[in-house]
This record gives sequence, C-alpha cells and structure tokens, in this order.
Amino acid sequence: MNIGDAAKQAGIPTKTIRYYDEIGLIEPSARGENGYRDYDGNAVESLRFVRHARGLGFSVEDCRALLSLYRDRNRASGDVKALADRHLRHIDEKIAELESMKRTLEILMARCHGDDRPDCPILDNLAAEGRDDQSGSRP
Amino acid sequence: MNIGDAAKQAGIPTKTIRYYDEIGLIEPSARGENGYRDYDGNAVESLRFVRHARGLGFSVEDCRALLSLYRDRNRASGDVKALADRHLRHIDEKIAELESMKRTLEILMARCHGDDRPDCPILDNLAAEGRDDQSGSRP
DNA sequence: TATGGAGGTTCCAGCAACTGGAAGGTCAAG
DNA sequence: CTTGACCTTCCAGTTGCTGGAACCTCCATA
Repeated sequence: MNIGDAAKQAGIPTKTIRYYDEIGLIEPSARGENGYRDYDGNAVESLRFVRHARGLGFSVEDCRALLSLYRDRNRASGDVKALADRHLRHIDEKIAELESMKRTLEILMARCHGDDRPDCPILDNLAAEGRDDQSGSRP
Repeated sequence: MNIGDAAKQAGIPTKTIRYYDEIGLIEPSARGENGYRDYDGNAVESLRFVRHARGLGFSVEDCRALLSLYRDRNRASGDVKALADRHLRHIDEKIAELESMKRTLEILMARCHGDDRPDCPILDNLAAEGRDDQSGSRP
C-alpha cells in the first residue's frame, strides 16, 4: 500500500513515516516504478510497533533496538527487559526532577500575593545568590 | 569582568553565556576594545537569575519575561504568579504523562521473565494492534 | 483529451537550548 | 619571544519530528 494508507493503518503521519525511512528505522518493503514507497503488512506492523514504543517514551534508537529484538527469533527476553529497565530508570529520574521543580514552585507561589504590587517572593528567590543546585530554594 | 569570570560567578558555562547574548536574552554590559565581552554586577545577576529560572524548568522565553518583570519596578506580582502557574500546569502534564508510561512499563516488565528465552510480553504488547492512545496496554 | 484534485516525491528550514570544535586574535608571565 | 590560557566568530550536531516549496503522478470526470 501507499504511504498514505500505511499512515492511516499505523496511526502515524506520512511525514513521520518518511522520516523513519530516511533514518533507516523502517524502510518501505518496496518502491514502485513511480518512486512511490510501498508498505506491506510487515512494514505497517513495524510502524505500529514503533508508535507504541514511542508512546511509552522510548527513544528512536531504543525503538531500533526493540524492533531488531522483535524480529529476532533467537532473542533473549532478558535483553528486552534490560532495555525497558534502563528506560524506566530514565523516566524515574525525569519524574523526580519535575517533582522537585513542582515542589519549589508551589512553595514560592504560595507565598506570592499575586496582586498588582511589585513585591514578589518568586522573583526574590530567582534573584537570590548562592545555591549551586537547581532544585531551588530553602523556603 | 570577562566572560570566564562571569561564568564562574554565575555558575553557567561560557558557551551558554555567549548563546544568551546571541539570542538577546542577556547582553554583556559592554565590549572591550579587543572585542571581549564585559559583564558587570548587574549582568552577572541576570545570568544567575536565569540559571535559577532554567533550573525550575522555565523556558528561555519565560526567562525573558521573568527577567523583564524583575527589572520592572512597576510590575504586578500577579503577572509573575500567572507565568509560574502556567509553567506549573505544564509540569503537571509532563509528570502525568511520565507516570502513565511508568505504570505501563512496570506492568509489562512484571510479566516479562527476563531470561534467555524469546518469549516477551513487552514486545507482544508493542506489537499488538489497535489502541489509539499512547498510554499503552490493557493488562 | 484536457483538467482538477488528491495523492506522491525531494530537499530545505526550523523548533529548544545548548554543546563541541575549528580557526584565529589577545594578553600576561617567564 | 614564546607559551598557554584566555577570548572571538562561525559552523555543525543533538532529538524527533513538522512545515513548506517545487515538482511528479494517478484517477475520475466533463
């Protein structure tokens, strides 16, 4: 099928599919004489696979690895799990970082009047000297 | 002071300081005859300010706004708070997204043996059809 | 057969926020 | 006078697309 139909089947924009082709992540199963990309069931399956993996936050490089594991009948599920585990830790780090920002912001916002006067603990905090980390403020 | 000293004072790499100059976020207070950037106390204060704001996850554009509020004696703290609030909601969304990925990953990983056999629920899930969202799996 | 519109193709640029590197100018110390 | 640590600019790359321009191709209809 043409790229447009593949896009509908897989739930991915054509632009993205062309991009995946360009970076060698998922190549069309064939090219028509007119130069049109052709995607068969297998290719569409790969596209969907990658959409799901990306949806779980895996990087494109991770997707490449996952896809090759998926296509490898002699894979060890341990390899997949290790990859997922690394990714999970990465996610945990990000969550922790965001939570820390959130905490600081909430504390500062609670102390800001939010009226039409210039007085502002948020700005005061940002302007404060010292502090080497980025977790902000000692409230 | 020269850029290197400003970098030490503010805790920001020189590269980044030059970048901030380039995009007009923080310009050096002067340029020496030799073309060297010169940063005075005020400029260094701005650099530190931006470091803190970036550390709380504010975008560079937000930093621009925050900096101009900081320099504005007639500001309303409400404007600062509104900006912070928007940012906080953005953070909340990101956290929610990551938590959702985390949940799905954990469920899948719990069901994966992680041994040397090819059998893998993680891959099975990624390959599964249907499912329009990216939150993954009905376990 | 002409034509219009909906496909497809390529390449180029841009987003965010830097970071690295190359090629070269400057300055203070020894 | 040389060495080495600074400084300068510019260009490219990172991640994962997304938009647009310019052009080609296919199919249906008048």
